[in-house]
Amino acid sequence: MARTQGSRAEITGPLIREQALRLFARHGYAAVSMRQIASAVGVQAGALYTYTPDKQALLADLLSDHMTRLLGAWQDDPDRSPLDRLERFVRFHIAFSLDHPDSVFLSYMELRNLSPDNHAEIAALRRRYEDALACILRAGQAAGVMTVPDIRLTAMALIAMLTGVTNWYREGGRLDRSRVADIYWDLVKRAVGA
Amino acid sequence: MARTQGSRAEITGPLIREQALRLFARHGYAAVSMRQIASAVGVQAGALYTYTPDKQALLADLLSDHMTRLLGAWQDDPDRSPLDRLERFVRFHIAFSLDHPDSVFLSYMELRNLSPDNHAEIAALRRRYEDALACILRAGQAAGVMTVPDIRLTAMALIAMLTGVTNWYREGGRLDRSRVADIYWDLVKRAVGA
DNA sequence: GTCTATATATTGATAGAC
DNA sequence: GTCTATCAATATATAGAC
Repeated sequence: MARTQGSRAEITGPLIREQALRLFARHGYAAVSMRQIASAVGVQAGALYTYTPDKQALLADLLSDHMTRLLGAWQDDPDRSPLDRLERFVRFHIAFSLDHPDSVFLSYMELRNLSPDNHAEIAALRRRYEDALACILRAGQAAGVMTVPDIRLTAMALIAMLTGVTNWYREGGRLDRSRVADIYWDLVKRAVGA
Repeated sequence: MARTQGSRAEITGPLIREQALRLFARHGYAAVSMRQIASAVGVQAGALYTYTPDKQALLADLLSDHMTRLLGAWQDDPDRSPLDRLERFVRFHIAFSLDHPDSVFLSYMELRNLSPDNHAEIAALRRRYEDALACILRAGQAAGVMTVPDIRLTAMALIAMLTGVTNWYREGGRLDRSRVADIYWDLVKRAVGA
């Protein structure tokens, strides 16, 4: 198929998603216009509709992709000790959150702007991620190396605590990533009575 | 002064703030129009501008009031033991958050939509609240009843964890408020090595 | 695939009657 | 204090040229 003049499909698609993510995270979904996204990409507004049926689908795709990548990146190993698994979860969650701060922010900021169907899909993925942590806590409790009064609440509490790192962490600040992870792991370890 | 026909200033003002808070929290600041707010209040859009110079000032007032009320409601007592003070902080923060879920949600969701001046004001109030907790942790550390590797990080981590309760708590659910507070206090107590 | 041009709706905010 | 009417700007989305 002949190349159309000015066509750059290979890079425009990803670029739209990248810029939309950045702008949505910074200003909020409703506050960002399709023209702003197009301008950041370097095309006209009409060109966006070659890649997405509408604005809402663009948001839904970004959130869905984030949760899918998050779940795909987490590799648990039930053969390790519960404490080992928990430490790996803590360090993984912090690293992933700091690597994708815009996605993390968007993923629990803009759920309300999703249609019911899209919302249900994202909520289910989120729940699966909580389950991954709950599973470790349950194993630790069973093995007698953790004391967790309520598995479900503790899983949500710990995830909220760890995700909060994106609110204040700045590259080149007082603490580097590995030191931050050490401190969070220290807090988590004791919180679960280990 | 004579009463103007249809005038209900005593209730319209508070009602505007109440409905704006509810709508902003539910759909996001940018997604809510002045007409929607007016409609929820039961007046026409033009009438709102008797009470606020513009939409941005309405948001800034809501956030500023929330932080001021939060700081005003928290009563520390340096004469008590650090552990007592920490327990009171935990229970206070959970109760206040569950009493004002919309304000809590808005307060760390819509900071980005504030003008620089308004943003600086709210951020300073927020910092004062973190200081209130940091102060307790420092006292506990000094008294040897807590082990806190990093006071500032721990204060932010604990507040993030506690605030997260608004994301999942539902009245009439599996756990009641006092049981929820008990569990969070258990987590916090151990996290700080007490 | 991208552009220009445009249809259609909605926005924040203001003016003036009552 | 509230209403109606309205302005000017901006929104999403589409049609058709290239």
